[in-house]
Formats: sequence, structure tokens, C-alpha cells
Amino acid sequence: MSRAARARAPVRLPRERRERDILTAARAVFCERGYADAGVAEIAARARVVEGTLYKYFESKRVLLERVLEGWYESLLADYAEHLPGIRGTRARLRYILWRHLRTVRDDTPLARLVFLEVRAHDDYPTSPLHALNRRYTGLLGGVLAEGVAAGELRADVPARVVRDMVYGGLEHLSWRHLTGRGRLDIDREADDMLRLLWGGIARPEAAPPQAAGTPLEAQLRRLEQAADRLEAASRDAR
Amino acid sequence: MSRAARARAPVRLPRERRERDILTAARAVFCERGYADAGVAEIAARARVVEGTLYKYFESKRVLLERVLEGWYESLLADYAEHLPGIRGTRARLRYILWRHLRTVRDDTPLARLVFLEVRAHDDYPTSPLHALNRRYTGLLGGVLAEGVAAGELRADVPARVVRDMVYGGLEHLSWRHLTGRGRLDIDREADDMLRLLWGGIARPEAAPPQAAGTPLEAQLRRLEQAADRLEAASRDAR
Amino acid sequence: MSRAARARAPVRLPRERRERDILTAARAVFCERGYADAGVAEIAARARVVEGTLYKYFESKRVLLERVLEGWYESLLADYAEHLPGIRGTRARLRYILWRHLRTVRDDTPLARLVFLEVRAHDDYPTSPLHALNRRYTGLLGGVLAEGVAAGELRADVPARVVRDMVYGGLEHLSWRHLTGRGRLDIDREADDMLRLLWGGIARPEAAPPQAAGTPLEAQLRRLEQAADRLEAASRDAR
Amino acid sequence: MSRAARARAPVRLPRERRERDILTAARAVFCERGYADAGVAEIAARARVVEGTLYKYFESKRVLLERVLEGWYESLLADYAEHLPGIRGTRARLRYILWRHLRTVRDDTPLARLVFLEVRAHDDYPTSPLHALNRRYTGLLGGVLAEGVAAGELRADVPARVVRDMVYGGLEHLSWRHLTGRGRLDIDREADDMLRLLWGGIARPEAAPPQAAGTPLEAQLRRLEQAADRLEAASRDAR
DNA sequence: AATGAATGAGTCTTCATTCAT
DNA sequence: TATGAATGAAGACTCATTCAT
Repeated sequence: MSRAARARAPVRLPRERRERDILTAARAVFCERGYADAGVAEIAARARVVEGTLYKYFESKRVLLERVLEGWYESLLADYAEHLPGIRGTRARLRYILWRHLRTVRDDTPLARLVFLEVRAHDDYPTSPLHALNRRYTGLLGGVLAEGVAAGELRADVPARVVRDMVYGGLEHLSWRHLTGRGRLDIDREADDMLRLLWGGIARPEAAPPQAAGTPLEAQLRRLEQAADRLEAASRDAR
Repeated sequence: MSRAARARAPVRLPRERRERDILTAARAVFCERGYADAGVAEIAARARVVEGTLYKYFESKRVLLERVLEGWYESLLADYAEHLPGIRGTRARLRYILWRHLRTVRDDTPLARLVFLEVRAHDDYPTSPLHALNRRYTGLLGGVLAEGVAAGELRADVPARVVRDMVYGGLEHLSWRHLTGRGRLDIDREADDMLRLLWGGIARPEAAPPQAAGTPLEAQLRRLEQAADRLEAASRDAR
Repeated sequence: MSRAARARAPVRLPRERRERDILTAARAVFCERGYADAGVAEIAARARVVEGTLYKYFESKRVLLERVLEGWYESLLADYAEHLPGIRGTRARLRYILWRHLRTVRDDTPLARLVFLEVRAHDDYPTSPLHALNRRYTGLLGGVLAEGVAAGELRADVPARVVRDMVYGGLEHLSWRHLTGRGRLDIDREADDMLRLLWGGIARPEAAPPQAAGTPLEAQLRRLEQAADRLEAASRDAR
Repeated sequence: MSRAARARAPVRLPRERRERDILTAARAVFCERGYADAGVAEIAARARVVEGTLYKYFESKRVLLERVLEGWYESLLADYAEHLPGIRGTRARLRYILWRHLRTVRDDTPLARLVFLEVRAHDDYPTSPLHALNRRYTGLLGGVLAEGVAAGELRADVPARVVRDMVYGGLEHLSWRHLTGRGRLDIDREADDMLRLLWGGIARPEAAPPQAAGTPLEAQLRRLEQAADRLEAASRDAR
């Protein structure tokens, strides 16, 4: 360590570029090591910056973590904003939410782990931007539920908070098995299973079609359509 | 190496008592500070023991944590073993499990936090005694579900794993609000809400037919729908 | 560690037997781990004794090491006492000493290492019994040399101390290669090589005189040579 | 982690200077206390540096020891490289090597002790830079021997390895008396004695003059010459 | 804007030795 | 005589953060 090469002349980069470099490096190191085991020194080194510089951009290691996670959340939300509006029907929308979340957990496992472990437990989480982002994120589900109720597809007394907890909590537990290495995560199947279970608890008792849009017959045909959809999806998975 | 005069005559306690003292102290300190911020020195001090003595009983700080948590799990399991058998009816049993878990989370919040944060993420969790205890714990729910199916109270195709994830995951998320300080935990209400939601997804749809007799066409469509469901399940299982 | 089996009733053994057990255990542990890394606890355990008991027999870990080494030295000396007297001729006796030492180093490598590393450097080595034993040990060589001189086999001016240093030092260096693992120790060959080298430096140049009686001139030159030697020695002593 | 106010403004030194300071301090402390009893804290304090800084320069206490010793070896080798080439004649060269080594042992006793005790016994010594340096060091003797053989001054069958062991081993033992405090080290006398002993074992048997070059008379004259050499050296040393 | 040397408190863990029972 | 619980001082190493240049 005492034999490291002497440094070269400092490289001046536009502020934004530097910031991005640091965030990228931080994300990588946090993912590989977890928050506690990540060293500021290593992050700085990977960003081709010395520690002092890093602290010019981010006031602390913790803030760095938060920024990383915020960026991740934001891109996630943007993705939902892009796709969700194009999906019709409460059931289909719910399935998308489940499925999309699972996909994220599967692909960005370590980031999800950071949220679960490092951030949520922190004292000032409830007042942090991350918490706000999380509210927006889970709020998507709340919105879909509310619309479902309004459209008469869901029971009027759906306990949104509990649903949200069971969905995101359930997804989290599901993914723990993935995080700890056992087993692949079959996101299509998990999404289907969870949806069916959930649907039974929140869908408007089908007998009620009377007050739903159109004739009962129409409602039932709609359900049939959806069943066909599922069938199709199932057979696709079987390939 | 200690050439200094002994300050006071050491207190000799039976091994078991000492062990218990240390565990008690450790539990308290871990709960107050979390694992990382807990100091072995403080634990020792509270147990009225010097650090060296502590290490005669537990080989490392980590092991100490594990023992604390194991003890907690075991008493929890013992409690279930005592009460669950006296409860009849799948719905009532499920409610008890939910309610009991919530009560624990409410009363032993910091311990639950330790399990969530410190233990589960560790590399060798899957092979640890704690994991085994956790399996036994969640297995209780699995048993109740299986009995419910056998008794004809639950649908035959209840996806036990998903239920387990949604229940314990949901309970965990629920309790996060509690852990992070916001709001009291109304365990009765939460248990009821969650149960209702869950029940709709797993109970045998006995109630439905009566009020949904409808027209022959509707009945036929309904049968068609159910057939599609079965088909989907079948094709999935075939994979 | 906290789950160790409870102890049985104390076993009362004759003092001598206990002492031997402890020494045996200590020897084994010291050999396996070296002095610093050997734990009193482990020694006690192997001797089937608790630490307190061990301290009833030996006042400290250091003393224990010394006793172990003393025992070893004594058996070594006894062995010499048994065999050396039966060997005739200075050259043969020297070879035996070399060879026997090498054999010990080869067979009791770790003990030799302990002497080299742990004991000799200690502050009070010069006043310790071990040092006395070592003097007796190296004194054997001194005796052989003196007898050789007396018998006219060796030069009168053999510098015994230097011989001793070169012999035992040389043997030690030789054995370091063995201790550090590289190469086998071919004790016969090494003994022969070293002896030949040594012999050239100490043996009375017997061959020369007979056939070198020579002319008066030669005799005179020889006397001159010897005078020079004496002069040299004298001037040195004068410093 | 250091939330306390900085006591005084840190002193900024060029990296090389700091490194040298630390090495100097380490050398002193290691010499005074030996490796095991030397505290990193004390080394740091003497170098006017906090422990953390020390670890920025050297990754461990062990590495620090190695660097200290390497520096010492290197300066030693440099010294040989400077003087040895100017000395002619195998006997004179051998004497220089002996004498120079003894001078080092006498003057840098504790460093020599460190090499003997701490380094050589270590598991990875055979692969360490120190071992390589040691090979170069003892290789000097090997070179002189080889040249002596080539020049016809030494017997063709000189067992270089054994000579090396006896020389350096003998010197080491010699110096142990010095290390352990008894007696001054008369390096001239020791060098002479050892050389004479050694010479008898390795020099081309001049007594063989019959079959060697020239008449017996010539051989004796040659010896006389050598005696004169020694005399001269002795008188020089007396100044 | 960038550097990078310096900080320094804090942590877990080890182990020879003692002594009341 | 034997136990073994208790001691307690010591020690190497880490790392987020600062600030003079």
C-alpha cells in the first residue's frame, strides 16, 4: 500500500459527470458488499476520485446510499408510469404490478436487499425522500385498487392497507428465498399464484354483477375473457 | 498476563445462572442498540462479568446473538404448542396464528427487528439453527392449512407457499410501521382484516352457489370459468 | 463452549503420574504450536486436568516449557553417556557426535526448534538449568577434542570454542533447511561432509612430519613459521 | 467515526519522509522489545503518528518488521558490494566476510536477533523477499569459494553448502554469546580463529607439494608468507 | 475543483493466572 | 488434592471524515 504509484495530475470533469461516476461506483460497491462492508475508499477508487473529492459531492456515506437508492426508485417509477396506463382491467393491472416488482427483485437483487436491510430500519427513514418514494411506489397499488373499487370490480370494503402489506410483504418474503440463494425465481408463476389468492379476497363477489357495468352476462363474459387470457399465459409458460 | 492485584473476590455463580445472566444482558443490549452498535463490553458489564468471562460462555458476539434469538424462538414455539391445539376450526386457528404473531411483534419489537435485519441476510442463515426454527415456526401455518384442506374447509388447491409468504410477509410489513414508530398496532383489527382478505382467497367457495344460482346461462359460464382455472392450474403443474 | 459436558468426579492420581501426564501433554502441544501459540488450556485438557491443577504442579507456562526441554536434554545426555564411551578414536567419536546430533534434529525437529527460538533468547537463559545442560551437552565435544589433543591426534592449538561454535552452529543451520521443510536430511552424508571439513582444520598434520623431516633448512623454516604464529597470537593478546 | 474535534492540525509530511520516520521508529522499538512485545501503538507514537496513519503506510505489523529487516539487509549487501571487490586473495576475502559479518552482529545485535528468532521460523519465510536477500547474502561466500577453487587456492571438492552452514552457523553461535550478554565480541580474533580452522579444511593441501607444484621447500615458503600476512593483519588491527 | 495525508476513537477477542470451594 | 469460574489487561486493526495545500 505504501508502494502505490504516485498520482497523476488531477482530472477536471464536469460536475454532473463526476457525480454520476461516483454514484455508479457506489452502487456497484454497495451491491457487492452491502452497506456496512462497503468502504468509502473503495468507492472513491472505483470512481477514479480521491476520498476528499467524494465528500465534496456527497456529504456522507449514508447520503450516498440514499442517492443511489433514490435513483433506482425513480427509474422504477418512471417505468411504471410508462407501462401501467396501457393496461386495462383491474386484474391485469394488479398482475402487472406483482410481476414487475418480482422482475425487479430478481434482476436487482442486491439493491432490493439494501432497501430491506439498511434503509428501512434507519431512524429517520419515515422522514426521508426514500420513504416518500416508497409511498409513491406502493401508492400505485393503492390507485389500482381504488379504481377497481370504483369500477365495481372490487369489493367496496377492500382494506387497501392490508392488501398493500400482504402484497409487498408477500413479495418480499418470496424474494428472500431468492436473495438467500435457494431456488430460481419463476416470476410468472409467482405472480399468478399470488394474484389468484389475492383476487379471491378482494374481488367483488361475482354474484353481484347486477350493479356492475352492463348486464350480468357481459360481466361474466368479461371474466371468461380473462380466464382465457390466463390460459394463454399458462400455455405460453409451458413452452 | 494479569499481574495486577485482583480488585475484589470474583463472584462464583453456577454455570447456568451465569449463562442466563449473560443472555439476558445481551438480549437487552442488542434490543436497545441493534447488533452492530452493541458493544461486547457493555453486555459484559450489564451481566456483571468481565469480557473474558463472557467469552468463556459464548465464543463470539455473533453466537451470542444467535443464542438470544434461538431462545426467543423456542419460547414462542412452546407457546404455540400450548395454545394452538386447543383451538378448533381452521378460521379460528388461522386467526390465532395471525394474532399471536402480531402480539409478539408488538411486544418484542426489537427482537423481531433483529431477526429481520441481522440474521436473515447473513450468509450461513440457510444452514443455521435459527433457520430451522423459523421453518418450524412457519410450518405451523402450513399444518393448519393442510388440515383445513383435509377438512374440506379450504380449497383443495390452496397454494400453501404463497399463503405463507403473504401472511408472514404481510405481517412483517404491517409491523414495520410499528417498528418505525408510527402508530400503535391494533392487533385485533389487523388480524381480522388480514384474515378476511386471506379467507376469501383460500376458503372453499361454499357460500357462493346459493346466492349466485342465477340463470342457466350464467351457471354454464361459471362452470366454464372454473374449468379454465383448473386447466390453467393443470398446465402449470405439468411444467 | 458453553455446552460442554459436565465434569466427572475428580480423579486422584499419584503425584508423579500426574506430573508426567502434564509434561507429556505440554511437550505435544508445544511441539505442535510453538510456545506462544500453545495454550495452557489445551495442555491441561490433554493431560485430563483442569488449569488450576496444572498450576499446582508447575508454577507457570514458561517453567513448563523449561521442564519439557530439560527432560529432553537429559535423555539426550544419557544416550551419549551410554554410547560415546564405547567408541574409540577421535575421528570416530567426532563423527558420532555430529551424527547423533543430526539424528535428534531430524527426529525431534520441533523440540530443537523450541530450544533455538524460545529458550536461548530469553533473558535469564544464561543462569537457567537449561543453559547448564547445554554446556554439558556441548562439553561432550570439548572433551573429545581435548582427548584428541592429548592423544596427539589433533593439533595442540585446536581452538575448542570456535570448533564448538562451528559444529553446533553449522548443524543448526543445516537443520534449518530441514525445519523449514525444504529437503530431507541425509544425516550420514551431512555428518561425513562436515567431519571431513572439520578434520582438515583440526587434525595433526601427521602425514607431513614423517615425510617432511627434510633438510635442516626445511626444519628451520618450519620453526620460523611457528615463531610467526606465536608472534601473531601474542600481538593479538596484547590488544 | 471520529466525531471529536481535531486536537491539533495534523502535520503533513511528504510520503517518503513519513515512511522513513515510521520505519525508523519501528526499527527502534522492535530492537528494544522484540517483535512480540513491540506495540504498534508505541511505534506510532515514536513516529509522531497515530496508529491509523501507520496502517496507511504498512498493512500490518508483520510487514513492518519485514520492511525494517529488508532495509537492513540491503544496506549490508550494498556495503559488501562496495568493499569485497577491492580485496584480493581467497583467504583475505574469506576473512573479510567473516569479519564483516561479526562486525554487523556486534553492532546491530538486536536486528540480527530479529532475523534469527522472528523471521526465519515463520511459515512463509522460504517464499519471502527476506529469504531471497539472505540467499544473496550467503551467496557472496559461495562466490568467493568458487573463485578460490577456480584459482587453485581451494580444494576442488570443497563442499560449499557445508562450508556455508558452518560459517554462518558458527558465526551465529558465536554471536549468541554476545546477544545473551556475556562477554564482548572480539571480532578480529574470532575471525582469525575461525578462518584458520576453516582454511585447514578447504585449502588445497599444500603438504602435498610432492605432487603439487614445486619442492617441499617452496611449499614451506608459501606457508611462511601466509604467516607473515597474518602478522601484518594482526599488527594493523592493533593500531 | 481536486488532492490525499492524517485522524483517533472504537472493537472484538485472547489467555496466563488466581483462589474460593 | 482437584476444581473451574472468573479475571482484566492488552493488542492489532478499521474507517468515515476533515482540511491544508
